[in-house]
Parts: sequence; structure tokens; C-alpha cells
Amino acid sequence: MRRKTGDKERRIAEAAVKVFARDGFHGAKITHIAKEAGVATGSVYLYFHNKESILHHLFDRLWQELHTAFAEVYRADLSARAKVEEIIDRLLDQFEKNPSLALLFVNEQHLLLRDGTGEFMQYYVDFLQLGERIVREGMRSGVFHPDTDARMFTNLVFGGVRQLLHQWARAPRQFPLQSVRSEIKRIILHGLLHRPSA
Amino acid sequence: MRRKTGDKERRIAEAAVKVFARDGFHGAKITHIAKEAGVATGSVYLYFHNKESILHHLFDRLWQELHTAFAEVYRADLSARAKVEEIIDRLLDQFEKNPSLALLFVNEQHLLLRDGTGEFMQYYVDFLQLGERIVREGMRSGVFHPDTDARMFTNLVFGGVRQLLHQWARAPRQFPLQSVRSEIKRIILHGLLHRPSA
DNA sequence: ATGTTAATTGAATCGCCGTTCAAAATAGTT
DNA sequence: AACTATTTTGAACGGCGATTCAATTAACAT
Repeated sequence: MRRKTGDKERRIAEAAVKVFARDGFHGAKITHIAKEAGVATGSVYLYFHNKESILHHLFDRLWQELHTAFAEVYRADLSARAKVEEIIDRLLDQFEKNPSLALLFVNEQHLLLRDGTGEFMQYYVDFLQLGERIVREGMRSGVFHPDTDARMFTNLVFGGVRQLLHQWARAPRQFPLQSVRSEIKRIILHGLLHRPSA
Repeated sequence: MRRKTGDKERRIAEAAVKVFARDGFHGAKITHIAKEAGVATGSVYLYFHNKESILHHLFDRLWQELHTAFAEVYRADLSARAKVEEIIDRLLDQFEKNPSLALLFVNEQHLLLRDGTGEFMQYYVDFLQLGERIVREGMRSGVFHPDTDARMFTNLVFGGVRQLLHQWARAPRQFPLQSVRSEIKRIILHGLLHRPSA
């Protein structure tokens, strides 16, 4: 007998993140992913059914982790405002150590969104609903502006975070993540207008 | 002699918007674009050098129009606040009649952003700079909160608009453009927090 | 040591489209 | 109504790269 050695699946997955991020899903060659992972071309197919399933795998894992983090925040004993802030932080935490993952997230998710299948899809939908719930929670407790549209707000913030994550991944110096964090929170909580007597 | 009749170039471009939006750039077949446009496959190559140049053409035109609209707003005799609101409106106006164009814009721009070439690139960069300038204008006049990061703000809003545009294009009933317009403005100007004495 | 079985390899395969181009069609010209 | 120049056509080509698989390698068992 012979047993699988090492951590080839993980190495292939990590290589795929890099190559998908650099070349885009369709520009990425299986050969390059294999080389980056240090395995033979054919070995990729021992661990993944095909190219697309690698992408599915990556997004499923990513959103699973995000979902866990978000659920934790949601259940925590925090004010709605603190939850909103914390969720933004957790979202950015997920990418802070891995700009390639951020580029993958930002550039390739639409491929999977198109057909609407995949484990990740449910987590994504849940995430948006969870955002809405927190906003409504804050409206009930009187902390958030009473006629906010929770769904629009959640999407607006998610899209904004996505764009800033993209800019950060392309040019970390121009968009330091610390500034991204604080600016997002300031703007979505207080808005752009200046109120002298605030 | 024989003269070109009709408006094949425009028909091909419009067909490409539809097919790219529906199938994605890489999933789109030239054959399908040709059929949608009502021309032969080979005719596509009389009007465009290749598949990618169709995409470039579409984004160049789109951003050129956006740029014109934005420049007009920027020069107008309006308050900074009114300019911010107006730019959001103009951006959404561009897609209001054409959900497919919105999907193209949202899903495929990253392909062209990757290499950073194309006429459209300059317009895109200009657009972000213009947003920053308007925000700084408002900060100088004291209307906007004085320690806003203009670049972060512009990107946050752009990303948010993009996400909502995406949701609208996928489900117009769930995200009516009128609500999108008003909610974006409310949130970015006033923020999420409720101030009882405002 | 030798055998057995599963893992690994990477060159070869094969289907899919973007692209080409020889033939056909047609608008204008004489 | 024949001719010319240009547009249009769509079947065929060719290259690329995802996927396959026969050969090889290496764990583990006996």
C-alpha cells in the first residue's frame, strides 16, 4: 500500500488562490497551479474534480469561515452599533494576511453568483440577512436612524468594503487597512455632513 | 460598388452587451453575439478586431459618457453636497434603461482593470479623482465633516453604488432604482446613527 | 527482500471556440 | 444589363489548455 503524504490538497488550494488572483480564473492554467504547488499537473485531479471545483472549494471555505465569524458576532452581547463595527472588522480580518485571497474574492465571485449554486451561496445570503437583522435591531433600540432601509444599507456597506478591499489589495500603501477600517466606520455611522453642534 | 448598409456595428455592440451580461465575457460565444445581432459570424470581425476589442469598445464608450456627465456636474454651479447627489444620480441614470449594461459594468470591468490599459482607464481614474475633489471642496466650505478621507469616501460610495446596481440588475423589484437613489444619499450624507436632536 | 497496492507523474489527447478566408451576394456605375 | 468593388457569409481551420491514463514510484505488509 501507499498512503497520501504531505498536504498536497492544501498546497494546491493555496497555489490556486495565488494563480487565480494573479491571472484571473479563466487566465489561470492548471499547469501553473500545479507548478506553484510543487506537484505534477495530473495530481491536481486527484484532489479536485476539475478546475471549477477548485474555485467552488475556495469560496465554500472562505464563506464558511466568514459565516462562523459573523454568527459569533451576531450572538455576542454587544450593541447593534458595536456589532456593525465588529462585522466590518471580521470581514477585513479574513483578508488582512492574504491580499491574493482578497483579489479572488473581489474579482471572481461573480462567476459563482451567476448560477446561484454552491455551499457558499447560502452563507452569502445569510450574511446579507444577518446584516439586515442587526440594522433592524439598532433601529428598534433607537440607536439607528428609524427609516433606514436595512437591506439597502447592508448592500451599500458590503459593496463599499469590497471596493476598498480591492484597492488595498492592489496598492496596500495607498489604502492601509487600518485607515480603511476606521474610515468605513466613521462614514457609515456619521455620514459625510458636518454638524457643528455634534 | 457596394456601401455598408444599416447599423451593423451598433447592432453587434448592443448584442455583445446582452450576451456578455448573460454569459460573462469568457462564456460568451462570438457565434451567439452574431446571431443576436442578426449578422454572420464573420461579420463581427469586419467591425471589431477581436473579441476583447469589443469589450474595450463597450467600456470606452460607457466611461466616456460617464465622464462627460460627471464633468458637467463638476463644472456646474452647485454646492458640494448637491454635486455628490447629482453624480450618484448621473451614474445610475446611465444604467437605468439597460440592466444588461449594469451587469456588464459590475461583472466584467475587472478584466480590463487587470492590465490597466484602454481609453476607459483614464476616465475611471479621473472619475475617482473628481469625487475626491468634490469632497475636499465640501470640506473647505465646512459642509462636510472636516476629517473625512476623500479618497476612502469616494471608493466606499462607488463600491456601494456598484453593489446596489448589481442587485437592482438581478432583481429590479427587490431593489427599485428610486429607492436605491434615495437610500444611498440618505446613508452617505447622514450616516446610520440616529440623532434625536437633528 | 519481495510483493502489493495506492499515489504520483507528465506527455498525449481531444473538444471547443476564436478567427480566417474563399465564395457568394449586392449596391452602385457605365 | 453587365461590370466592378465592396460587403457579407459561414464552413473550416488551428491552437490552446483542461483533462486523461499508461507508466512509474514509493509506502506498507508479509
